[in-house]
Amino acid sequence: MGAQDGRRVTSVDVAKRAGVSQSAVSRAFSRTASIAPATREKILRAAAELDYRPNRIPAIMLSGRSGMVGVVVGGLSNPFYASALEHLVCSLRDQGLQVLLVHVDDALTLDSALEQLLGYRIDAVVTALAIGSEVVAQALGTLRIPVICFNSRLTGPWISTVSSNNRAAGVTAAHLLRERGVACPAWLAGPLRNAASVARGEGFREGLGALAAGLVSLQGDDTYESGYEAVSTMLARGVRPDGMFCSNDMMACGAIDALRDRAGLCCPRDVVLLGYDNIPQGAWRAYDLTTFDQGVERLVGAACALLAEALADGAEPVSQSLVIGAELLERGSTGPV
Amino acid sequence: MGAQDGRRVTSVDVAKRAGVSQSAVSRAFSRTASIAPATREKILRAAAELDYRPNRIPAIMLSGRSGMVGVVVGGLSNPFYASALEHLVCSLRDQGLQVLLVHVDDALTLDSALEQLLGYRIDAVVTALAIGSEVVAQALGTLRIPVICFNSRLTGPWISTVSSNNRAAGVTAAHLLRERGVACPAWLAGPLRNAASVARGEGFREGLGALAAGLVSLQGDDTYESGYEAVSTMLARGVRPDGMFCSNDMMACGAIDALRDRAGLCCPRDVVLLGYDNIPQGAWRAYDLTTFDQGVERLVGAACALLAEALADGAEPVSQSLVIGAELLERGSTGPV
DNA sequence: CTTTTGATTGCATAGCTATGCAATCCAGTC
DNA sequence: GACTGGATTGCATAGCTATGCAATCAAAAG
Repeated sequence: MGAQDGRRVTSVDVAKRAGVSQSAVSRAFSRTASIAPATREKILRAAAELDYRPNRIPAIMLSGRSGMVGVVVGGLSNPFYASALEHLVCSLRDQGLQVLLVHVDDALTLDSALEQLLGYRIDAVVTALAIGSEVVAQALGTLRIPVICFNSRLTGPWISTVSSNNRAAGVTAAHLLRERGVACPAWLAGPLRNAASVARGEGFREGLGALAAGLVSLQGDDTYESGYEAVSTMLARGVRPDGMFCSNDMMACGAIDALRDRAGLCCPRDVVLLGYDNIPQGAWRAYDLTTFDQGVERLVGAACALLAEALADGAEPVSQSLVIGAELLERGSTGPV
Repeated sequence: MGAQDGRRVTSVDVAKRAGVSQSAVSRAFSRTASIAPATREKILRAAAELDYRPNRIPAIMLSGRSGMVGVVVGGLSNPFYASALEHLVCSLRDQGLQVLLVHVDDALTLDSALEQLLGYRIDAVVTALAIGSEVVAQALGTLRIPVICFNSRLTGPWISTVSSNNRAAGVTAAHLLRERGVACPAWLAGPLRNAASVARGEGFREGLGALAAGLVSLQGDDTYESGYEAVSTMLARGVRPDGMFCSNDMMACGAIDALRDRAGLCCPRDVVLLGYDNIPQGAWRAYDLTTFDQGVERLVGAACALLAEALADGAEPVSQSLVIGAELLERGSTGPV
């Protein structure tokens, strides 16, 4: 076995043992290089005996490419983001890219975290942050590497975005409520800095048409608790909507629970309610939540395609925006299908 | 600004502009090195003008340490793991360690994924996999780097584990049910390969004492659906327990929904029920689930402490096992406190 | 047998920073 | 003014692999 002394096993060690040059070892582990099958086998055998593993670090120095992508997440407590991350990690691995993960609470953390990551010469950044300040855009722009954002309205020469068709979904939600005969609609918004939420609200208002005049607007922050709170407060003030669109599923679940707990209201009997994201919990029997499925696979697939394009040799700074249609997924909370 | 031609800005470029040597630039960015304040400032200014960022890659080659930790996850759809990951990423960053994330479906993926990661010279591996085969242990053992496992019974010269006090919690759960006067207890187990689940079951059985004779044993796979299914099947067979311990919260939620849907049974009125993990959804009003809080912060903190120790200079291969006590968190599903 | 061709292999080098060591410089001391 | 000591700086090098180029070799063609 290798590591007789403390030193790591290098390609030179393998070369010695196999009786070839160091370059031959390198070629034995390369898919493209030209090498005789017999030689390769001999080398691989020697490598196995020494427990040698090719070291990618020098290759990074030479090529300037690390094969690593910085992935910036916040709020993994939302199962939608957790799922998106899971898919993303798998897709990137299939492209031969590794994920350098960063968790971010605020813009400050982001700055220092990116600074750190850049030291590792990451090839790109993918972010699912629901953050969209100019400051962030600027920070991301100066990296001079491709940046892919989910559901963001950031723009810049290196920044591409993949978004759900938030506005159209909002319209669809409104139409569904009108079909169900809703007279007094409500809208439970996410935080203002969340561009996706804003777009959903705009679409919803637009789709409501005349009904928009009496729209009840509630403010949440994308968490279950905020949905529960907002609806509780509303009910306490005596407001009783009969239809409700929630900017995400977490808040929708909170809303359903508040409606039941605080006023004995049921979905869909008393309130026709729907959310957004299609988190697993929405399908749980206690909620049976109608929602919009963003199609995580398509979303992530699109992001990876953009990434591959942006990382192609000799590519210019790319800036694209893809919109992926979200699909209405009708369940019990909006009534029998 | 930098990057006049395609080349990246290097410390040599900064040195030229600041009129110093390359080593001075290196020292300006080092916390420990000796350098005159005026010189450092001059260099930092030049660096800022050129948009220079220190490159960690050569340092990795020299030191053999990358400052990256491979984190292996599976099943991020369980919010408990998502939360653990979030905490872990933050704690590691506070230690100056980066996270190279891998998602694993099966043992096969694990092997190839680890092979990949090793090329990046990761300093250690942290895994929250509920996988514990000998094969995996062997694979992890040959890496010759510290490995930290959560809730696993893997052992080996390089492997340390941090576990929740699963067995004791099982006993506590049993005692709680007996206090509540449960006559016919049930146990909803996770997959057999999940060592934590097995330990919880053993403790539960032990704590039940005489009651263990009539124990109803159900088999799930840690998902909501499996909990729902298992309980539905049980009810269909006419079995009606009045107390239930579920190996995790996801299954517990499924069990609660099945009890209500399929037999109109409520917790705690008809069934005294508790889970494990303290996922956010357990606190949702629809479930109000009594559970064991593993203390993610403490768990992750302990793991990071072990890691720091294992990565200390000149450390021998460490193999420790820490057990963190889980705390019973009583909510409505086991009756009024 | 000679020449040509293609395949395989080895040599030498680039890539960028951290650090030991030696050189230099400055201030303080006698 | 000479000397000591400490602080600062520069020089030179190690660290490991991928790859262009030249050399070599074997086989096929003439």
